[in-house]
Amino acid sequence: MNLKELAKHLGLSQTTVSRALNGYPEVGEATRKRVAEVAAHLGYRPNAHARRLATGRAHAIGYVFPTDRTVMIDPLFSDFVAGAADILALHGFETLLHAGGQEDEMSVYRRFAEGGAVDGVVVQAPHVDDPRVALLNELKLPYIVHGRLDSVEDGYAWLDIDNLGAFHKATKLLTDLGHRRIGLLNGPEKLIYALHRREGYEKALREKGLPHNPALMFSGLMTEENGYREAKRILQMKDRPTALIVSSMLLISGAMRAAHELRLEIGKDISLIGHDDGLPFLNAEGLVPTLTTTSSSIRNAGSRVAELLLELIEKPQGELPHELWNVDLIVRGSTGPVAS
Amino acid sequence: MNLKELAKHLGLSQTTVSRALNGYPEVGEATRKRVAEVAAHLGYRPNAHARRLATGRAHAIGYVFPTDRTVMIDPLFSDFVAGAADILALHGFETLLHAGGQEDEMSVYRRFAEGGAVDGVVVQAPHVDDPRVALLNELKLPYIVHGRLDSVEDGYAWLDIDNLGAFHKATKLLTDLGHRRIGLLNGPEKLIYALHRREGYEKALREKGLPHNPALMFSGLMTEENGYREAKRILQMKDRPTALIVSSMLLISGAMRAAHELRLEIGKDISLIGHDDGLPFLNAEGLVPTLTTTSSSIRNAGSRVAELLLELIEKPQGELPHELWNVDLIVRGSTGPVAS
DNA sequence: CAAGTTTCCCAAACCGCTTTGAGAACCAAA
DNA sequence: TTTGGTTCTCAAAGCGGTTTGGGAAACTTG
Repeated sequence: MNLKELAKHLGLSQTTVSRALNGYPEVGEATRKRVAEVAAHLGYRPNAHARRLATGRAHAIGYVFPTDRTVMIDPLFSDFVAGAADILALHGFETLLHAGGQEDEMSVYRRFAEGGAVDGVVVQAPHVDDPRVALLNELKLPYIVHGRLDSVEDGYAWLDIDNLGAFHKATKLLTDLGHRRIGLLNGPEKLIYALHRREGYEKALREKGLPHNPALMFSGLMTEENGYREAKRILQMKDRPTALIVSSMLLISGAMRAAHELRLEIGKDISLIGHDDGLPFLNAEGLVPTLTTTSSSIRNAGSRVAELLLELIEKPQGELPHELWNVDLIVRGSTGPVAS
Repeated sequence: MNLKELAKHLGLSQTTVSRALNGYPEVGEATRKRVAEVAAHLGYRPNAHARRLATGRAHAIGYVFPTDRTVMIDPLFSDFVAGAADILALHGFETLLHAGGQEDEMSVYRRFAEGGAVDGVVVQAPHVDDPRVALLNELKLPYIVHGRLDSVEDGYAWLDIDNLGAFHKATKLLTDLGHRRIGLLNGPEKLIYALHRREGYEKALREKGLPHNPALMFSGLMTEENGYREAKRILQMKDRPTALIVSSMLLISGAMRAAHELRLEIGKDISLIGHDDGLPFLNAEGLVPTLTTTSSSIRNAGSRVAELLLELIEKPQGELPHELWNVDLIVRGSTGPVAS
């Protein structure tokens, strides 16, 4: 059932039917109603590609995952995209996912832009010297960055959480509690957000005149196993830290396991703060003891990023949005004064 | 830069250029080469929608997530789709994701089929009385089910792992080790795979004449917290089980936490077997003790499902593929004879 | 009632590609 | 030279929508 047939059925022209269906004012209310009814009755669905070709709008936005896949390994991805897909569906947009394959990542963006496959893209997990933004500017493809670039904050749209502030707050809480040796289990520090977290951590240490000790730090994939191994390594040191700040719930899950194994009581022998992205399958409040966290829902971020991108597509001349989300520090049971 | 302009640049007709680019035999080698060079030099990219409209092929396959979202909450999703997206990209297909929105799930399939948005879809996590398959048959949209339907195995393409066999094997290992009270932490049993797992478990119990005790079972979302809570509940019973079979690594992570808290030594006081989907962030070998698992990579399943679907799209008249994957039982340190 | 507005509708052009059906140019065989 | 077969190329017709530029009918005005 295509438009032509539908028009014939109705005894109207294609134009009128198309306009009736798309809410143009040139068609009478009675006609519009009749068209809508017959269309629904006959199960007419406009062909997506024909419409896109005619309007030049893809009604889709794209997510390209780097070929090294480290982003996609992370379960955060799932929640972030879920949040976005929801909003996009609400606005009649499709979500296009591109991952892997033999095609070079940059050329995927090229194809997306020049082939009109999508109206915009979301750039996730920007890293140091990220080439994507320059390319997208050149391609004039609307985009928004989830996170921020190295040191630039202007000239592109972004939404980020205040990672620096969050980790500063968390570290400060610990130093205020008297901790002087504080470890950091971080994500891969080629990613900007991980860098920001370390900066926040180091800033708080500096403010108290505490030494910067690389042996107390880890940077790498945020898996349970890494959390376990590194926490164990760090907690077995001669002058072991009395507190640990950890970049994800999975890392922390491993870290808690290590602490248990070393018979360190969490919140007493060792204080723990984790960053909680609000993943639905791993709940900071469900742990024992409940976990002190810096927390910010990555799903909400996904939704908001999608919304902003849609606005950007709607009016390309508008202001480039910048949103920096505050991150709450929620004090629960895993932090306490340093044992004397 | 579109085809017409490119053709003008070359002094050829659109037809010839199109054929040259798409490898049709009617065009000479020298011409083809020249066309390819100029196209590359001018950065020509065919318009995706125009091509789709002309060929009638979307070069995309779709994933629709149920509005209740339970599937998407699960981080398995991420790995499954990642595996698929990779293969799809390799074959020049896009991956379309639809989740949430106000549009009814069934109507999304309708739109996909009748609007030609995708060439096929993957049906995930089929549940009891799943209406999707009937709809897709009616729509004549190629599809493949990851999993199986209630009791039907014919008339549709599917790839499934042998959940029943796996959990039977696992339970049998435990009964052979002398365990007589064995608990089960399962996923939501409206999902067929969870049903199959329970059947495997119950079958092994029956074979040993062991009683079926609903108090030793849990069925629900596979979160860490549920694993913890339910394991704790079950392990605090008067006649507590000496072994637990668990449907996911997240559940097991919670269950291990509960065991630690109750001061039960895993592999000795309590045996544990988990199903391992091979998620990259939670490794059964990285745990202490290492975990006995039934294991099957969900990422590989995602890839293979995509491959099969592509074949199905290629030749719609072909046999409907059925693949039942064997699941290995890998015995590691978390299982042992029942304490006497 | 004539002129001017609205309201409603249409034929045809267009979006950018693929594909059909055919024609021109060239060569070898008869 | 004619015939037949390759090889290379093209104009034009789709694919299924949207949009332009009018035009006819109905309804207000003066």
